Amino acid sequence: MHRVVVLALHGVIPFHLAIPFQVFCNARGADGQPLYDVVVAGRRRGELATSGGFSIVVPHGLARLEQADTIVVVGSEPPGAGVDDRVHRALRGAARRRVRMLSICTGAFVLAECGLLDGRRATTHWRYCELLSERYRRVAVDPAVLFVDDDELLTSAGAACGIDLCLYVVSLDHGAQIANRAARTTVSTPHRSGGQAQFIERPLVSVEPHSLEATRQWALQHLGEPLSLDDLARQAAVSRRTLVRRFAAEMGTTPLQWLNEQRMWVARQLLEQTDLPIDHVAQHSGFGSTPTLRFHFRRTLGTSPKAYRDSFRGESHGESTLLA
DNA sequence: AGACCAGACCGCCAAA
DNA sequence: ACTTTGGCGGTCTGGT
Repeated sequence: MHRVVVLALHGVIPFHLAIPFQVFCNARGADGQPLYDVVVAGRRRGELATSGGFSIVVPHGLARLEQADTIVVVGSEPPGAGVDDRVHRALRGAARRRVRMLSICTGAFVLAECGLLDGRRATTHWRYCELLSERYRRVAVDPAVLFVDDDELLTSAGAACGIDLCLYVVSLDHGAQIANRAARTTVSTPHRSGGQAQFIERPLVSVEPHSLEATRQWALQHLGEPLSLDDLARQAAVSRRTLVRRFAAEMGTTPLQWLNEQRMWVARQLLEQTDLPIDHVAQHSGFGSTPTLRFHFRRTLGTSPKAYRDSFRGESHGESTLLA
């Protein structure tokens, strides 16, 4: 089983600590078996102060990181608290073994402090982006996204984005369907991808009369057909310009980005669950052609549709293929 | 793999 | 006076 070790340091934020457990423990195979073994480790075993003014008892020390397939560094207050030489060595050792590492919120400061983000793209909570980039000049901080996937180093913004990132990782390992199911169990949305803006000006669940919800539903039902801005604008009974603006305000994306994201979900599920030829998948998902489908797979998942399908066939659930 | 071109995106301004 | 919308056009993107 894939071993996830959650690293909690002094001042750990309890909410963030719960996230990887909630998501990875709810990721179950078709037979209901857990797919991840999740444990928490600290700088040493025993009592650990949280940012909430109470302490927890951590069952493992840093040695546990040596057995990890994935390490999740959760946020602490203040950012980067609790990093010392031992943490440094443990994380750098894991990095040398190319262990996959995730950070949630200010967890990015821990990775940066260990030099693991040098020359890489990364993100953190919007409030701390400036500080992260000032303190670690060699890190390319992107303040505008929910999470960043830079090979085996994945960093996420505020807490909710940590959920998105963990779900994304589940989808890399085990496909869209299992990630969707885990999302449903945790009662969160599986449809937020990394590229979205951290700021969404309107509330996430909008009940305002000029919400585009109906238009999005309509688009989802016609996803297999070519959909232009004009089509969507007509459906929403507004101009193209207004449609684009509303999309930005409500969703933090543009119409085309959103469409492509939805199409990716359809395509992934079709590849996972059916034997439809690739060009049929391209048609059904609305990408229209195989080259376009391939282009989007390459860009968002770094794989090809065929490799993606292959990695979900047979016994070996293929991180190897996906993350190579 | 690269170039080309339609269409998407977005800043700006005027109108409602 | 202030907010929201739509149109124009320059630039960028992504599909072929």
